[in-house]
Amino acid sequence: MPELPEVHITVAALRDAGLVSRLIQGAQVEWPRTVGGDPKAFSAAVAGRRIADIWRRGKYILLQLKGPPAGWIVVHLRMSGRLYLSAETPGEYVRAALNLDDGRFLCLYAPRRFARMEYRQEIESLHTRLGPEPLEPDFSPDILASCFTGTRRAVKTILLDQSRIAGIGNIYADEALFQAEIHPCRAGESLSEAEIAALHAAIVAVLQRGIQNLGTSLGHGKSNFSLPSGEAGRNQEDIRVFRRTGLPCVRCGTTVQRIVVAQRGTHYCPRCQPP
DNA sequence: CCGGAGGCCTGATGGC
DNA sequence: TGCCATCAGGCCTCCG
Repeated sequence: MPELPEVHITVAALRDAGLVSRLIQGAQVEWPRTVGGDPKAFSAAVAGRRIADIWRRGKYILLQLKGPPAGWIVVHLRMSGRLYLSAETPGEYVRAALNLDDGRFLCLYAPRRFARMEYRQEIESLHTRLGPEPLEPDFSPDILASCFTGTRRAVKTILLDQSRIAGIGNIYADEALFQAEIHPCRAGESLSEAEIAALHAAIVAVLQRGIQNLGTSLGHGKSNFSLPSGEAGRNQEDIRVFRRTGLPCVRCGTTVQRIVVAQRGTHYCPRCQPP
């Protein structure tokens, strides 16, 4: 399940592979919904455009097109998506692909068809819909505290709310709460200053570790995350609590519990993370 | 404001 | 072994 670290390293890998400054010659769309429902409109919008830059915002991958006019290709991997460059004709499960002027294809692989690759004339609305970036230098405990104001929702629910804070998904939410020793159902506004500080440090740490480890490959088979190169990440070896239901807590030995929060499987240690 | 359900999807999994 | 129901979950929309 690609979250901020997986998206981050996907962007870095594509940049290293020379995606920037390539000319898009056309688009192949296998599943219309992937590109917003209208393959012809998508192809027309991107054909002949040059890729000026690539980065990410939250879990979104942003391909800025050289203007004028301003234009962007916004990619979201959702559950099972991967984005990679390939010299070969797009194969099974590739829902959309851009053919580039160097003969390669930028392929959006998505067994479950959830992933999206859409053309936008602006991304301002995306920025306003998303909360702060947890790995930006200005992300402080105070900023995190402001994510929790004015709501009594569970802290895990807030961490998953992209409009409150961008980029965190189910795995890293559980890992951060475990590291900070905070129960996932604690009301966000009930957290003390010290707990906010601990959670802030934990969020930054688990995301940075995820990036250093080249992502978490905890999916199953075809849905498993891997780098654009096809290489698996190794952050799953550093996972402390996620999907360890019934196993001893790595910190205290207490049996890890699984509950459902915000309709997601949620894993925690009942002793290290008391209610 | 909030939470819950349903929808989108299909490979993996577990029960019988 | 094989079949089938269930699960997984990011994000959106609808509903109470």
